[in-house]
Amino acid sequence: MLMTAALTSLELKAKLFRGLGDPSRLSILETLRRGPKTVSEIVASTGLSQPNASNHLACLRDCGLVRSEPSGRYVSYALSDDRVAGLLALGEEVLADVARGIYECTRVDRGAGAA
Amino acid sequence: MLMTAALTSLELKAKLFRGLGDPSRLSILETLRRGPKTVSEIVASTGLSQPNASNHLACLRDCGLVRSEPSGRYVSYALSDDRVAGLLALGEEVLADVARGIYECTRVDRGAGAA
DNA sequence: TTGTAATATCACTATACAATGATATATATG
DNA sequence: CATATATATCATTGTATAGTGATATTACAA
Repeated sequence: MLMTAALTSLELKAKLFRGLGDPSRLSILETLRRGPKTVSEIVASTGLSQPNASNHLACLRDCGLVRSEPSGRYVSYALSDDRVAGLLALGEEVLADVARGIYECTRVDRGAGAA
Repeated sequence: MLMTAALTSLELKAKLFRGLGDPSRLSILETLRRGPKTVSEIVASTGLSQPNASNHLACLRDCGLVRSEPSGRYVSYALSDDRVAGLLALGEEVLADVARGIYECTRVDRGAGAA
């Protein structure tokens, strides 16, 4: 994806799912599912380093999956929409049936061009 | 992700969404949403190269998002579950509201550690 | 069997991107 | 103002992985 030009609809959708496709970001989103949290609360709850959490939060916010609200020297983050939680829930449902397949999926680690 | 050990639940879920997080794979899934297709039909419909499509299909199949059925020298692929289409549809809904945010999200291209 | 079409795998390259440590910015408090 | 705390950005590195072209495999046909 060169991304210097406009994004196609497919690229947009891929980017949305990619926002959900990282364990650290999922960890943040799962935490936020229980309610809004400040960055430091998120750091404590996820175990991510502060810069790493901040970067992932910036990505999630820029992508519209969470929104942020400054309050004093804290910044509170929350899921931007109930349907984000819906995506997580539906993903869990699908996962319940295909978990074994994904578990055994080693291709993802060797790259799409690999064996 | 080192992946030599067992995958955590978060890693599993991330892998599921990552399967949905690539334009080429989404293109394949959208095509399959209109019904089962052989590899060559998928190649024709998506414009992907044959090896590239085959690799993505193998990944999607191993991850449980599609299933394959050989018939002669053709192999027919189909969505493995209605909820996979559900994820795509829900993603579209969310996208409808956050599209502008994702469109402007340049962070994803510069890496989580970048500005 | 020889050839041809359909699909899968291989070897390689280039790039996207997650993580880290150091540092900058901003808001408070004494 | 000076200091501390909360958050964001910078610069860098390592790795995952998407894409390609060549080749292997499998099934069918003549």
